[in-house]
Amino acid sequence: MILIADDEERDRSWLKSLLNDNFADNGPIEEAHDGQQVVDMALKLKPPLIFLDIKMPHLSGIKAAEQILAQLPNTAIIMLSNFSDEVYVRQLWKVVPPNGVFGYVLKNASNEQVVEATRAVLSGDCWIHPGIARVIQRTQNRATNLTTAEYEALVCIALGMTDHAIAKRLYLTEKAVQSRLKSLYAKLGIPGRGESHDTEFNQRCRAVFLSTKRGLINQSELDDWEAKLQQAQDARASST
Amino acid sequence: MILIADDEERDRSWLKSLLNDNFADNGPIEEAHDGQQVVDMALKLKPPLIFLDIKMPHLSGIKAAEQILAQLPNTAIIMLSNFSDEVYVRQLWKVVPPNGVFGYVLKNASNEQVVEATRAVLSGDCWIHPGIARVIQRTQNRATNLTTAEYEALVCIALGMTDHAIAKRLYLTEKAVQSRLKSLYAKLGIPGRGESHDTEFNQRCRAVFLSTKRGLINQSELDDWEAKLQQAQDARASST
DNA sequence: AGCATATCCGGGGTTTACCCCAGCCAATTG
DNA sequence: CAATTGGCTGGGGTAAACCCCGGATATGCT
Repeated sequence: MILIADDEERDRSWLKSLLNDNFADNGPIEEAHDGQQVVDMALKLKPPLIFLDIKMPHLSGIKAAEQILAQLPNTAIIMLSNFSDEVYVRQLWKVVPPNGVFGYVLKNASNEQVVEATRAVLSGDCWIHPGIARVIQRTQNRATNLTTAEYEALVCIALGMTDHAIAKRLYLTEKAVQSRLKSLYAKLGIPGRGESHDTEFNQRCRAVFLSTKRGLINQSELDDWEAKLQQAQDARASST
Repeated sequence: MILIADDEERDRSWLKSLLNDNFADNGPIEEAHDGQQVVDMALKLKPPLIFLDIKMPHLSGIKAAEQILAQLPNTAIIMLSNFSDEVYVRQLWKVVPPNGVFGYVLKNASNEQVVEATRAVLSGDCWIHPGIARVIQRTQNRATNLTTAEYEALVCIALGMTDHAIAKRLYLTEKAVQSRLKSLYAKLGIPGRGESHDTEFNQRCRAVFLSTKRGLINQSELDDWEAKLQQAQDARASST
């Protein structure tokens, strides 16, 4: 049995027919259309292989994978993503058990690539989309990989917070925030004020731009963070 | 005859079979897979209806539409887009002739919606995706609609440029730039420093965040702008 | 003509973001 | 055990980003 989860009807039927054509002997194909549903179905049906779309209502593919793997660590997971966002590769890395089997394919992959990935995962190998390999390389690179401290700061400035607001939120000094930002800028390769006169940048905005471009952050992730921020503020307001 | 243009093979075949099932009497369906090709084919074949994906290599769907409509203003165009980005609606508005016929459908539309849109456009009506109507409302709203001046400034800060760099690039004073930014912030509803103490924002980054959220700008548009910027700098460097 | 709007420009101010430098502490690593 | 690295703290500075104000120009609408 193979379980597939995607909120888009079109992608679901595309994948289903593709799997039916190539993996008919792996039993029936079950469908879920959001993150919560796929978790429920997975725990009940215990399928050996699950396709998960990253962007789904209620529960993202990553979080769904986390919950499923917590109960059934031997489940093979193939993630489907629209973009080569570094955030997701980052998050997936934490969720998948060290020797777990998983695949990561972009939605613009060819049918052949999806079949190839499925075949690989079913026989116990990992398959990662060509475009992503580069990203993973960077994820493991010491010099450019962001620490969680830097990542937190990055998200905050992307949301438009001031140093002062960030400090208050993360329980830090403004100096500490600036320290984080400084190393962030360095890792992103943004020139400072002193060096190079023709490339004048507002490092703050430039950092947001480059990070978005590289897929370190993206809008839907930021929306999540902003929602959390809002909740925290509401809680603080109601307690006073 | 119907001409469809999309760089993704999957979307192309999906649309083709959908049209074949529902509009068989409209003649054969021709396919193009990038912006330049669809312009060439359109000028040669003069199809009454063209489907255009917005995101295509070489030439965006909008620009392709512009070139086609310049020669064949009576062509009906249906745009296909992944997002409800305001930028695109904005640009499409300028390109389509006042009484031209066009449709705008998002790629997550149901098959029924696409059929409906096609039917409408073929009979001379415009069809706009439900989610977009709201965006168009805003595009025409005086109070929140950005002027081109403000939009230019917005793009520049999103790219991470300083006031000084923007001024140099747009041949303005720094004061003029700040003036543009000030009205931009006002239209985006970003509070200034004086008012409201618990909402402390770096207006610059906040503007970028909100604009991206609302679809006023997006990454691929910014990448285009940055490429232009780079060209201008190269030209300046080689002339000195 | 009168009015509104958008845009640009100027002076003169405050606050914030970034800069350099140095030191401390904790955890990791050879 | 050193040695290194990542992170926080501090002092003291410069320049960029934002603030309020008034004034000039052009454009379009009634």
